[in-house]
Amino acid sequence: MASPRRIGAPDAKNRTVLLDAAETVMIEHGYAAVSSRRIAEQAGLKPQLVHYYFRSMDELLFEVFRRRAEEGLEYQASALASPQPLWALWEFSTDPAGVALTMEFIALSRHRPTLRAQIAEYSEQFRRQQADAIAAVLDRYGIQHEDLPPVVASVLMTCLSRVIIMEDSLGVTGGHAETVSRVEHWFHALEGPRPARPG
Amino acid sequence: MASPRRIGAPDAKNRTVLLDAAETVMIEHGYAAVSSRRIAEQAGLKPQLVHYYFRSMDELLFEVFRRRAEEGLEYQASALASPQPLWALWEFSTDPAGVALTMEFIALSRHRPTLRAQIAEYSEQFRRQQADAIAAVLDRYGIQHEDLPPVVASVLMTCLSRVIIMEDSLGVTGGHAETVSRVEHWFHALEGPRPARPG
DNA sequence: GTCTATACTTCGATAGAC
DNA sequence: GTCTATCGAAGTATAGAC
Repeated sequence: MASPRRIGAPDAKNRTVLLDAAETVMIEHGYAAVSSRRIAEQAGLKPQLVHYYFRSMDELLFEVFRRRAEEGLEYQASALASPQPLWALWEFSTDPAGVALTMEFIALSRHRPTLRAQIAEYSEQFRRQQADAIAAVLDRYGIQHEDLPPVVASVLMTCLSRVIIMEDSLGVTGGHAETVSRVEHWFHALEGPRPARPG
Repeated sequence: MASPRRIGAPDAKNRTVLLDAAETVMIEHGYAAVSSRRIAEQAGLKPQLVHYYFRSMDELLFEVFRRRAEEGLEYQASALASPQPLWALWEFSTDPAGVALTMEFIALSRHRPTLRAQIAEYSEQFRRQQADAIAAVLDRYGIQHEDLPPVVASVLMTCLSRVIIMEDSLGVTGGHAETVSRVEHWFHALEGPRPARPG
């Protein structure tokens, strides 16, 4: 057999604690900082426990990704049902922690073949779902698909939010205000003022 | 003194060989793979030489960045002088190796305070130069800045090229063709057909 | 079922040999 | 001026104790 080693139960409490810790470390210090020792320190547990609950670091990283991915697809689906779907999608796309995590996984998967295929598949699914959602929204507002193909709108939103948020976190802001203001002006024209945040 | 250790001459041949090797490793395997041992292997030299020519790994990484940055500013300046400046800028922005390196440095600098300030400063300078170049080009084509502020055009080009190229390298392509075709159609309307590549 | 003691590998960095 | 022998810290992973 490939691995005679015993692995902890998937629903054990400490397993979840370790996944949460890994996510935190990844967001705050990047994928390269996600080591068994660092995760354990963040979680307040022993480093060896990481290897008890996960066969390898790749498996752990993939579990972190899978949790977030499922959550993302669900959230996006619910956005369409909201009264201001474009604002909801934009809010979701520009969440700094979410963008940071996404960028880390993209960077990571460029060099980890095992993760790449799975991350790529999810990304395609996410884009397809988003383009479908946007198509329905544009129909509602009477915008012709020839004027703005939904999938182009989806790509645009993704590109803008990811790069602008990443640059912001770096301290680079040139042109951001002007660009974001144009995007949000368009949302405003279609859906009215930005909804108040629930916090 | 902070470091009594002796450091090799800045113009030594092996120093350049090591910088080239670091760049290659970074593009092909990501910043996390840039270790003294990995660089030395790529360069065909001993690992300890990395520490002879560079005070620390941070210093080496910054040197890799600086070389590329200076080259980038020069190239971009020359693009404005070319007969088809928008195509030239787009060609430059969509170079896969260049995008990969840029994204690695952005990811890296999120967690390396020493590098961050310098990379941020360069990024702002690059954007400013690009916006100025685009402003001159739009003037030439009679496009009002109120219709398309140059800095917005710059941000748009940067966001689209970075994310689309990154996704391509991952194997994610949904919506890319439609989006790129719109951008390039616009270039075509202003500057005629894409110039043949010089290779 | 849960966790620890421990092996082995790779890392950055330095002191000192040529 | 250039390079090597070597150290201590940190990395993944496993076998076996509780």
